[in-house]
This record gives sequence, structure tokens and C-alpha cells, in this order.
Amino acid sequence: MFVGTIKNTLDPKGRLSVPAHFRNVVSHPDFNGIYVWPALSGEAYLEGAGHERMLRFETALQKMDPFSEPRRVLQDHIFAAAYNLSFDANGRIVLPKNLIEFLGAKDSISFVGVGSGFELWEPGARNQRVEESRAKVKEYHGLLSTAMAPLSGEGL
Amino acid sequence: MFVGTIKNTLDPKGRLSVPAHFRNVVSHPDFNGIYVWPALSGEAYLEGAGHERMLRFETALQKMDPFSEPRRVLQDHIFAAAYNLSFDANGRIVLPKNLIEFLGAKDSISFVGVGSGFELWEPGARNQRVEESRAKVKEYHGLLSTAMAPLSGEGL
DNA sequence: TGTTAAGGCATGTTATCCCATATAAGAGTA
DNA sequence: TACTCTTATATGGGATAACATGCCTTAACA
Repeated sequence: MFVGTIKNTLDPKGRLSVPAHFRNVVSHPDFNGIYVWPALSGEAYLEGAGHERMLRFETALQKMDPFSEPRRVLQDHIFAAAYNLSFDANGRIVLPKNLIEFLGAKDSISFVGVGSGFELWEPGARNQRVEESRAKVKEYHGLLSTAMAPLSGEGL
Repeated sequence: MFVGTIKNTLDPKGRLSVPAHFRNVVSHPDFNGIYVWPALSGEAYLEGAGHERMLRFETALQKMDPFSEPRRVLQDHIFAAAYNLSFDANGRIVLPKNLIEFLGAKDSISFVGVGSGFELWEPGARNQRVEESRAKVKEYHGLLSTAMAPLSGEGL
């Protein structure tokens, strides 16, 4: 499970250490690296996943009608827009220049764990988002109890 | 179930023994440790959970609309703000410096069981909270009977 | 042959492991 | 009950390994 927020340095060559914890989670014999693509929400961050989760996306899409609009749209925005970035011997990836520009990043990137996947942000933009969320937590806290209640008798 | 209040020593390296009782409760084959994050209430304590409860959070959030504000806000405050802290051979975790500062702790931490989860407090702040609650406990005791009444004929 | 990307190596820092000791809790015995 | 032995737990210090990151070399390509 992806958890936590880690800010790492982006060097002049576009290289970036992936936090060790994230590397462990994505670890897979068939592909030693991560996949990233611009967020489907349209905001300026990247979504990320390991090989296993990509396979699950693939399986899910294959169950959809091949020529349906939903399938096409999702294919275009996940697989077609994704980059597969391999780790080097030290656990680094090279983030393509166009993605760095897309993020508006200069010399660092924040990795953000969100449970089943993770996100890459320009640290300033990330802080702004966190501030926005902070203001609203209390408002939505109750929803969590509601959402969890059906899962077990224990509630929250 | 997490029960009781245990104060343990925080050493100069930030190491902290997790009470044995809590370790037994969170015990899980996939992750030998705990997750902690700043309380959603905004107060200066950490909420804590074991792996199983985090999985339930994950499942609950995945059922919510991916781009809805409530989901985003809860994700930001639980998964993105959380730390996964593994036990060492002696059942200790290392509490990150920024969390120690957040709590205002110096050389000890109180673990507080609250049923399905637990909390980490700076012991002084915890005592203050308990004092505040003491005055009101009689006032609210009746609510408990009311809440339990539908569950069984035995009452409290 | 110049330019860029990729791989290997070296460093400082931080976290993790390992062992020793201290404290407390419990079991068993007289 | 009093005592001792044993086990579980908590804490302290030092050695070791892992990690993030900068530098340097080698390979690929135009």
C-alpha cells in the first residue's frame, strides 16, 4: 500500500530517486520500474502505478466493449498517455522533459501515496492542495464512518 | 481492541517502544508495524492503526467517486499524510522528527487506546484533555445507555 | 566528433540492525 | 505468604547497511 509524502531531488538530467518504500511496493519480476501519466482529473500532477496495477487496468478495460467510447477514452488517457520508467541501479528514473514541464517542476518532486496508487507533484502545488484539503477535513470526516460501516460490524 | 493508556520513553534517536498489547492487536502477516497520521480533528495528536484497518480505509475510499472532493480530502489526510512505521526486533518504531515536533513531545509519548484504533499524544497534552473530559463525563454518560439500548435488552 | 543519454562509482547522511542491560510480570516451589 | 527462577517487555549504546544524490566515465546517436 502506498503511503506518505516524500520530496526528492530532480537533478539537471531529469533523474529522480523513487522512494525506497514505493520501489518495494511496485516490485515485480516482469518490470522493474513505474508507469506514470497525467492525472485524469486534468490537474497538474501525474498518476503512478506499478506493473501489477497496470495489468489490472488492462484486464478491466478488456472486459469493456472494444469500440465503446468509455473504453476508447480510458485507453487514450491511461495506456496511450503513459510512460514506463525503469529504475537504474540506484532506484532512479529519468522523468521526460515534457512531463517536468507539465508539472511545472524545477529541482524537486513530491511522491504522494494514496493507497492503491501514487502521485507525482511539483512540491509547491502539492502544498497548496494540502492546505485546501486541511480546511475541509472536518466537513467530510463523517463520510468516512459511513463509508466504512458496510464493510464490517466494527464501524470506524 | 485497543484499550488503555501507556506512556513510553522517546529516546534521542526518536525511537519508541510500542506497548506489547498494541503490537498484538495490529499484528498482520503483510506488515509488521503501525500507520500514524495527524488527527483529522486538527488537534495535536496522531491517529494510529494497523495494516488491517488501513486496508479497510482503502476499500472504503475506492468506493467513493475518484474525483469527488470528499474522497480527495480524505485521501490527502489519511494516506498522503500517513507514515508507515515498522517495528524493529524489540517492538520499537522510529517516530519522524516532524511528527515529534507536531506533537510537541520531548522524551515520552502516551499511547491511548480508543477501541478500533489508537492515538499518540504528548503526555502533558493528554492529561489536559483527560481533565477537561472528566468534568463532562457524568453529563454524557446517559447517552451511552441510549445508544446501546437497541442492541440488547440488557442495557448498559 | 560533438552532443546527449545511460551506466557505474563515491560520498554523506540517515535509518536499521544487533547486542547488552534494566525493569517488570508471572510461574512454580517451599 | 515469601522466595526464587523464568520469561516478556522496555531502553540504551554502538556497529552496520541502506538510501539519496553528486560526480565521473562510458556508450549511443546524429
